[in-house]
Amino acid sequence: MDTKALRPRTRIQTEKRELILEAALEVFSAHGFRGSTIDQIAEAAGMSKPNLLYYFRRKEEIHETLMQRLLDTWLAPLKELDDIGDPLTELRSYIRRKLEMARDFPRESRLFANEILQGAPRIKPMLEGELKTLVDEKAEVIKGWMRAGKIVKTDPWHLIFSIWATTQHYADFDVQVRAVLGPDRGGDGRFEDAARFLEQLFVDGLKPPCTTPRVQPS
Amino acid sequence: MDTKALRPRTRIQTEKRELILEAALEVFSAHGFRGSTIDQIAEAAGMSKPNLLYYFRRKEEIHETLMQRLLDTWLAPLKELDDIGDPLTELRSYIRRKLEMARDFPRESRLFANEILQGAPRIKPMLEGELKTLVDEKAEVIKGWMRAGKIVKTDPWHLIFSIWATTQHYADFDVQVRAVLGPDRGGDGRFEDAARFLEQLFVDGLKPPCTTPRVQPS
DNA sequence: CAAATTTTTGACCGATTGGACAAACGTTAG
DNA sequence: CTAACGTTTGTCCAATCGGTCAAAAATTTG
Repeated sequence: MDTKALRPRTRIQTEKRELILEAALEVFSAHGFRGSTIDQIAEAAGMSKPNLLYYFRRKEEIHETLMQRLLDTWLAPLKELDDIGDPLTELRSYIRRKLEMARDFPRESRLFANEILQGAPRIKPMLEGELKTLVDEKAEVIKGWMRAGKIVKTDPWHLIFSIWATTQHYADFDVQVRAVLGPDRGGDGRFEDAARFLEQLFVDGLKPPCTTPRVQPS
Repeated sequence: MDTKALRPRTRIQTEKRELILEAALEVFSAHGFRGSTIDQIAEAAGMSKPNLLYYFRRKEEIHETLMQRLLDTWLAPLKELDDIGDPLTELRSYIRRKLEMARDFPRESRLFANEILQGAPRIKPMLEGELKTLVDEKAEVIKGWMRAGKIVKTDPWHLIFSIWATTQHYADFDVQVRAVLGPDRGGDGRFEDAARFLEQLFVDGLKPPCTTPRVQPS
């Protein structure tokens, strides 16, 4: 009748589960699901494999739990994108929030990227449901801005994709970015450079400022 | 004295190696290196595991070969970025070439993404050497355009990153793109939409055309 | 054709994997 | 203190992994 599932969580259970999830995030994000072993996660969490399996019965259960939590955090910035306030300011701060997440939660970004790269076998329904709904909704907001002439007319879906791509790139392709830019000389100058660039890209584009070409030569 | 390595390739060897590499690309790009098994690759190539291991002695040898070939193809578009011709046209066609590659060689893109995501354990030297040199060189070209006032002044490295990120996104995050945009209604309208958007993004930015804000109110 | 060589296969191996289990150990409430 | 419950561990298992090997089969060469 009353199964284990119905019983409330113990203090130790809550703590240890959290410990395991933290360790699993570290391992999964670095090696992918199949590339990670329970032993690795257990060691990172400072416990034995059977002990870990006492808290999560299957490897997939850890991954699932991690994934569910991730999606909320991950979509939060987009949810905040609001109709009130200046559109360009709103987009600018959305880009900045996403970039901050790439800086502060690179493991989460990579965990997500790993899942998508392999065809999202475990979260495809969520993408087609929850995610699509949210994006469609926000695309409508952006369309409104375009109709009002507040920003240039373009495809809002691809705009969102390009914001995702450019910001998450700094987390997912971190190794490549570091390799190309060379050793970074302290501080988060790297981050500020990226922020400045992306702001300019999305707001100004590459075309030279209107001044020069506007002045007709004689 | 004369080892196997010195002997020239047989006809069958050439053919079968090609067959294996094609199968391995399929499997590796879908499941990553550790997520793929020799058995899977062998089956995809239509041969037995020991037979496959007759042509490639180790799993890593297949991956290495694949990776070496990939890098040439992958960097070709950037190498073509040339100092001659109009800068904006040059950048536009670079973006288009990269987008075409994401469409025509998505497996290659994912294979590369997988490798980078996991910290590029097998190609880090190549990133810090060959790739960095090439990017630095092209960044200098772009800087020249900026100094000449042909395009707006910005960080050329981050510009290149953002082109990589946005274009490869359509291959690497294909599942997500499809999920959000819904079932695509035939043709490569999807591709053309992305191409149009990226061109607009990189060339025009989001700011509304200069007309309106230029007119100082009162 | 026959010998030499290349290709293919089935059987096998040790290592690693995810996971089961019962026994030992801790903790806590009555 | 003790009984009940929660936690931890060592041992074990079957499946799968990358890879070997010798022998059979196919092919090439003279």
